[in-house]
Amino acid sequence: MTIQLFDTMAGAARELAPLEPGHVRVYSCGPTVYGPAHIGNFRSFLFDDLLVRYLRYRGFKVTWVMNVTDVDDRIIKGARAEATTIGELSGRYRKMLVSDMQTLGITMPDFMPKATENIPQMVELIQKLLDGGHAYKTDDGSIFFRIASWPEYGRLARLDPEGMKVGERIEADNYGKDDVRDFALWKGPKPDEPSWETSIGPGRPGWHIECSAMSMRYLGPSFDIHTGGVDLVFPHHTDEIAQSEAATGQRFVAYWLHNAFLQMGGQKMAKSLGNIERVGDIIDRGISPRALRLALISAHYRMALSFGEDSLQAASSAVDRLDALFAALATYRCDCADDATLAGLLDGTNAAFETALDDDLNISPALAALFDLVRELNRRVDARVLSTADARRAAAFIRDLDRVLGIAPTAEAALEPDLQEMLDERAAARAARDWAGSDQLRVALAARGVLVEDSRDGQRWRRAD
RNA sequence: GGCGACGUACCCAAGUGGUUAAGGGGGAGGUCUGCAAAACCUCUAUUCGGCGGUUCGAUCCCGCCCGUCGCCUCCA
Repeated sequence: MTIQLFDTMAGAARELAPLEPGHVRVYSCGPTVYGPAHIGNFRSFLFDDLLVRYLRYRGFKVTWVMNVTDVDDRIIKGARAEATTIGELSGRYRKMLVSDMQTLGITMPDFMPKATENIPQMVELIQKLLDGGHAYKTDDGSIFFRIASWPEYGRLARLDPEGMKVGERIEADNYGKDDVRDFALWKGPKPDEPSWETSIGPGRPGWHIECSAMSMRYLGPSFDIHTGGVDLVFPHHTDEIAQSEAATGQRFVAYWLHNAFLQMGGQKMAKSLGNIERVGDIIDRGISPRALRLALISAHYRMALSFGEDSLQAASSAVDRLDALFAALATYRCDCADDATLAGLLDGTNAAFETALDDDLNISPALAALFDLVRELNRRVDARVLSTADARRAAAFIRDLDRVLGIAPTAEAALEPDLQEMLDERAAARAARDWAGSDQLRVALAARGVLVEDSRDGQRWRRAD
C-alpha cells in the first residue's frame, strides 16, 4: 500500500513518490514570532508533526525544515513599542514557540532557520530574478516581482490573473509598482526600520522570498512536500512558486499540503478575531499536554476542527482511558498460556491503522482502530486470557503506534521512594483489612498526583498529570 | 461578486451506491467491587440540512435551494 497525499496543486490525492526514493524532503511554513503563538497555529505544526512522524514510521528518511520569520512589519512595530530590538523580541517568542512545541510533543524539525540569517540567499535569488527580467526596482529601492512575466501565476489558488485586476486594493506603501498585483521581494530602507546593506541595495526582505531561499538552501531547488495553513495558498505560496520557478526554471515543489483552520465559536481561531487560546494557559488550567495534543490532531487535517471546553474534556477522558489501560497491562500478572489470537488482533489493528493514515493521514479511523483495540484488551485483561508476556507485548505494540500519535503516557518511571513507601503501606493495610487506613493512604497518594486503583493483581497506579 | 469547502446522534467526528451508519466524549441502566476508581455489558441516529433527479436501490452520484465556514488584504 502506498501513501496518498492531497496535493492542492492537483486538487486531488496523489501517491507519494519522493524525488529521491526513500527520502522525503519537507518544508513547513512556520510562524512569525511577533508574539506568542496560539493553538490554531499549533494545529498546523501538529499536522506537520503528524506527517513527519508517519513518514518516518513508514520507513522514510525525512528531512524537515520549518522556518521562523523573525523580521516583518509586526515584529518591527512590536519592538518599537517595547523600545527593544527585533532580535530581542523575536528571540523571546522563538523560545516560547520551541517550549510550546516541546509541551505538545512536536518533533523538533531538522532545521529551523531564521529569515535574518538567510539574507544572502535571498539576495542571490532576487538577483537572479532581476537578471531574468522577472523583477524590477522602484524609486524607493524596493524590488517587485513582475507577475506579467510569469504566465503560470495563480494556478495553485485557481485564480484568474485577469480577474485579480478588478477590485484589488492598493496599499499606500506600494506606490511605484508597475502592476498592482506585483509583490515585494525586497523592501527599500526606511527610517526606523532595520535594513541590510546588500548588493541589490539596502533594505529588508519581503515576506515570501525567505521561504523560497530557505527551503532551497536546505532541500534543493526542487523538493517533495511544502505545508502550511490554507490561508497561505494565496498569496504566500502562490508567490513562492512564481519567484522560485522563475529563478530556477525547475518545478519548485511536488506536493502542496494545506491544513484547515482550528475553529472556536464557529469561526477560525485568530488573534484579530480575539478568539484565541494559548498552550500555556490551557496547561495552567490543568489540562494535560497529551490531551491538548489529542484534541488538536483528532480530526482530519483538511477539515475545520471545532475546539472548545467540550473537545478538551473529551480528549482528556480519552487519554485517561489509554493511561488506565497501560496501568492495567503493567500490573497484569497471569501464569496462563499465551493468548493464541493476540497476534491476529494486533495485526488487524496495525493494518487498519496504516490503511487509514496511508489515505491522506486520515486520523479518525486510525484512532478508532486504536480505541477498538483498547476495548478488546480491557476485555481480555478482565477475562484473564492474556499471559503476563502478552500484556507486555500489547503495551509495546501500542507504544509502537504511538510513535505516530504521541498521546501515550511516558513509560512509567519508578515512584519516588516516599510514594512507593505509601503504596506499600497501603498494600499492607489492605492485607490487614484496615479499610480506613487504606482509604486514607489512597487520598494522600492522590493528593501527590498518584491515582491508585485496586485490582485482582493488586494496586495499580498511574500519574494524574 | 470570484474561487474553495462543509452541513451525519446531546457534543466532537469517520464512513459506504445495497447485509448491524466507525471511534471519542456525554447520558441512562447493569455486572464486578470492603469502599472508590477503572473496566466490561446493554441502551442512547429506522437515519445522514431541504426538495427534486439518475438508479432495482442513495446518506453516499447529479441539479437546485437553505445554512455555515474559509480564501480573494496581514494571517497557521
